[in-house]
Amino acid sequence: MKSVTMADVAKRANVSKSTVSQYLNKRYDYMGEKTKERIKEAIEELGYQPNIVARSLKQKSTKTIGVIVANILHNFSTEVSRAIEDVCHSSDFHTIICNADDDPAKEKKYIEMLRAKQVDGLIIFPTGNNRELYRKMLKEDYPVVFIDRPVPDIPVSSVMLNNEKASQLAVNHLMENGHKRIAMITASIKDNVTPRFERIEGYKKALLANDIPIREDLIVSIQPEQIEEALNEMFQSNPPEAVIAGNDFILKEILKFAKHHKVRIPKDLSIIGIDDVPYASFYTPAITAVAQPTFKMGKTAGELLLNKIQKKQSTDDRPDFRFEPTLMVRDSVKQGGRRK
Amino acid sequence: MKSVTMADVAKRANVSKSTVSQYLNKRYDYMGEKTKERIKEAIEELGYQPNIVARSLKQKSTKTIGVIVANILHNFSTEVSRAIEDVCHSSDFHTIICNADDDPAKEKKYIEMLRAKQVDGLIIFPTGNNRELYRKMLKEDYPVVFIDRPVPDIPVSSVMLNNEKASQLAVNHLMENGHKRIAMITASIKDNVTPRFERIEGYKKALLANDIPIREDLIVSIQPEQIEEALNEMFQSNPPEAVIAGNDFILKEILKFAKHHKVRIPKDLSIIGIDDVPYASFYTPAITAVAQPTFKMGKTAGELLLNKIQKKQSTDDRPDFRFEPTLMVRDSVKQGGRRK
DNA sequence: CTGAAAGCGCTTACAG
DNA sequence: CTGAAAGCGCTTACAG
Repeated sequence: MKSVTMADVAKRANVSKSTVSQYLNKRYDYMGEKTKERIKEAIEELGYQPNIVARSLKQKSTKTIGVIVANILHNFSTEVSRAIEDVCHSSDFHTIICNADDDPAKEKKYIEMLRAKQVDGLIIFPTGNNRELYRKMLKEDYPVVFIDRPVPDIPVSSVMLNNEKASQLAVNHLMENGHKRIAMITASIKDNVTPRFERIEGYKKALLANDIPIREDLIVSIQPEQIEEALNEMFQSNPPEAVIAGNDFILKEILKFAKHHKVRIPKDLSIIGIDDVPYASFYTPAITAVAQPTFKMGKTAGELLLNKIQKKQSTDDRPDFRFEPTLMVRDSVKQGGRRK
Repeated sequence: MKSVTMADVAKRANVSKSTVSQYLNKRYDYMGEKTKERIKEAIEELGYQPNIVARSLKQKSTKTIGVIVANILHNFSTEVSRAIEDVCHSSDFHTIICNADDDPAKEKKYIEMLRAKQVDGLIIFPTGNNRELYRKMLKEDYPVVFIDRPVPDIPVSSVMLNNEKASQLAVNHLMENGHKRIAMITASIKDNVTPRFERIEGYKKALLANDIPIREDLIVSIQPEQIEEALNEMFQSNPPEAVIAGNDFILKEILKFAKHHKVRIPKDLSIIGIDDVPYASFYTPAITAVAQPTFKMGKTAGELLLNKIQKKQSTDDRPDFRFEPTLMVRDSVKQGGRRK
């Protein structure tokens, strides 16, 4: 694997390395036409490709950003990452995506790895348990943007969904169709992941606004593996008319449960998912869902980060960026007027 | 963003840069205990992180590989990528994933970008239209492994599914349940993507082996957007009893079609998908599918590449690596004995 | 208009 | 057991 370097090109074109470098960086200002021509030919003949590693070392910029998603298996993460990539691509930045797998230790490892690789900035779906590290990056003025979740006391704004509104949309739609006994199921809140709290909060507020008392036995926050059991219990003691799935994993578990226990949707149980899933429209029944504007959110996060990188300002004057959810009405909610 | 360099550590610990470097690379052979101790402290006090870019430049290895998937939206790509990442991770290699979006021009761009970034090797889901580039890499002895598809005349083995077998499993299962009029739908074969041909070939062979004549009007190869129309036509003139979906996109379109036209599955139409999809088990009906051993395939590709990188041998003595598919029997095929 | 020289932050024989 | 020096492949003032 012999590699052609700038020196080889320079020799062949009978110029100095400096001139080749100028050429590559399109600083043609004072360059003679024939010189350009010679360099161009030499590059082609030798099949020369510049070594970005060397350039980065000197320029102290890799034109690369890192994205650390909390869990790549969430649909939301994939879509947001795509949007970030698009934005970066059009500014000639590359993107490296890493998956923290909901594990703060992995998150830390990736942050360190990416920084060692000298990426110019980081977009993080924070697991929430690396506050020291975040603070250190801030102190060093390193460009960071959070997404999906806030990190209290760290003055970096986060690009997020209006989570309370998401639950409200779901509750209201269910109530308009006559449901009152509405269960809310989210992933475990032991992990301290804010959107889950906010979604539960929104659910509670929406119920209260409709004069429905809150029943704690209809609120379940639990790991996906335990959902089947929890639902079983709930259905035996106190079956809900409708259920809101706090995210795509939860939705999947509820659908599995319904299938195994022959619970008919929406006849026996209405369902609304928060997060739209790829199969929602062609599932039977098609799944009513509250969608996040994933593309806009990713785009915003990318733009924020690129701004910070270019302006070298790491603190935000603006508070969090909140985006509005949209209700996608489909067929998993039993239709009906407002019942008694 | 002041950065701490090795020189700073050396000064603080009162040793030379060389010694710090030895320390970092764990070449402790002759290092005094107190020296080690001093360096360790200096590193901690300064919060020093080595600059991998500088190291890579000198070592001519970035300990990073690139993966270029044909289309990240295929479930297969995501799962294979995860497996590759796992393998690389345990050998201390990093992975950069890029999405060619089924576009040879993008594929080319990413290959060049990744090579400029000095990745140590590449795993490619080849679009098939960059043969010159592949050949060039081979000539330069650059480590490459193909996956999912072969590239004729390029002596690099590819990690692939036994595609003919996949179709055979599907056809046989359908026939055992009494179906004879079996349609085969794949994505367009204009793109020259070999697995599609092989799957069609396997389908034909399996029919012939069962003494069923091949009817060209039951074989459709077309872009996903046009599937609805093609199915419409097929169902009006000549409705099949069963259909095999050539990949996950096609399956999705068939399911949408069935939903829109109130075609009941499996009562009116049996379906088998090639490629297992995440929602297969909890879809209604659960989707019978032919699964690829994605994890094993990704692992193999990763290991092959790491071997090449370490041994610096780029040509393969072995021909292609073929993996066997598995039939996942679920509920989308109408049950029945072998009918007349 | 172009070149010589220094330097980015590391690693690695080699000398002592 | 440790240090001085060269070098990886670029870029960038600066000189001419």
